[in-house]
Amino acid sequence: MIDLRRLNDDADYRAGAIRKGATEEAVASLLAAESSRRKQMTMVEDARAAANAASKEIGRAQPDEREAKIAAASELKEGLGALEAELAELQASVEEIALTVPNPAHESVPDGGEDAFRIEHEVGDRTPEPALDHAAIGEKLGIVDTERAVRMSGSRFAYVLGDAVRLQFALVQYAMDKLLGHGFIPAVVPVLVREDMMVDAGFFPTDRDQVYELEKDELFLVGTSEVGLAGIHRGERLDEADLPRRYVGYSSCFRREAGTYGKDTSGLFRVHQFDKVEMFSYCHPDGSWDELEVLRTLEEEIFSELQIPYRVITVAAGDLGNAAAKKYDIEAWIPSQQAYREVTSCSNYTDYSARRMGTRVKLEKGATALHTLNGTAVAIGRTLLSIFENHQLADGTVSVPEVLRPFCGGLEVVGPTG
RNA sequence: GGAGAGGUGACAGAGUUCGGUCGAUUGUGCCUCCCUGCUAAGGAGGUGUGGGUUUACGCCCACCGUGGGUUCAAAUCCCACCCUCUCCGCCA
Repeated sequence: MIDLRRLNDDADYRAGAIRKGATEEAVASLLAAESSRRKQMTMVEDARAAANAASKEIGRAQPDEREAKIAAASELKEGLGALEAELAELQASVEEIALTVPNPAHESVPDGGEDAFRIEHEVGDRTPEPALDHAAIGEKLGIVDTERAVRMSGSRFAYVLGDAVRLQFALVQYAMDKLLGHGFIPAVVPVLVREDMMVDAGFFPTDRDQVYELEKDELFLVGTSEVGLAGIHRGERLDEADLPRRYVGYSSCFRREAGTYGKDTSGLFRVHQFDKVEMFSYCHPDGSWDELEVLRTLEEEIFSELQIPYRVITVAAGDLGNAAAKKYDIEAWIPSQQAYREVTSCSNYTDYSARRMGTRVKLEKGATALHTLNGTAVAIGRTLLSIFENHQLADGTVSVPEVLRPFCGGLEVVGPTG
């Protein structure tokens, strides 16, 4: 949730929200609502103070004075009730609008929409167009079976089989090892969470239609372990000395992919269920922009070491999610498409999610919302297919990147399944 | 899933019978000071969070698992939910 006080006081902050698509009117009406909420709150509190004082007197009063005093207190109480009802309304409307106002974009984020990203740099030589695309390789080697998965669960599901599974676990182990070396705490997180967590982590109400809901149990399947990692310190105050506190989460991720009919229909690129190794950092407010670079660098290292050509882009303001103030995407080169496609991303949420979660850092005087950042270490599906495409051999098998071999028993080539 | 017990400040642990001076006794821890070769022990004081308002001192509001309710007044009474523990059943 945005910082209402700052939204009122800081013109740059306001401008950043507008750049992300909040309208001037929405911001103005939010600020107006907040201002009347404050006024109403003062009135309610004064009225309550008077009522409290009257009640306390009853306790101290002689029995014969009580009745009169109770009558007086009752009267005060009535007036209070009306004021409180008004306050509740104002509060609800402030919250409703506030949740829809996005975290303002950082000044380094370019203006514009989906196509207005800024290319930071490209790494590696673009692999020429291969004989087979990743879906065809998967099918030919029997390591990705979407046909049978459709029978099981419908479109956009896949069985991962044989050497591809060995590669999957190698990727997980490789990424874990690397991140543990940087002080990340490994975590396997709940994938079913309550509605509150989705709101507080910054996904609801905006992305609600992308999320699977288990109505009977009032639980939601997370689209990323980020939710579980963001909620782990809910309501807590962390010591300054413990920051940054970094987690690496591993979980399955579930996405409805509503509104993507016809896009990326084959193979593993866009599926309803995939596994992901995710980085998450709790960070001192003064250090979050440096921390974002740390996450980006780690992501780049991973793709460099896997020897997959990629580029880094800064996502434009209008294409940022609600919570991100800045986001880098790493896009791997997909030779069958002769295009770069998103494989990981990392974002600085600044205090947007932490304020809602009530995760704060203790300072010398008081406490303040800390900053949270998240970044993909390895999205298994998309990384697997990037390997298939870029490391394809002439006979249709796939060479295993050197760095992964120690993690899959020395496997050098992904061959056909049984 | 069935039966029972319970959730109070950093921790331990009162208060809940009979609602009122309880934002909450006490102990430990922590901070400051005194005493003191050092340490320990001992003595004095202080020590929750969030919010509103104020130049400031301060004043006020809220919070005893969460959300409602009863009442002039709720940690205390009522309801729902969440969580923890014990026993039974089931299960990886």
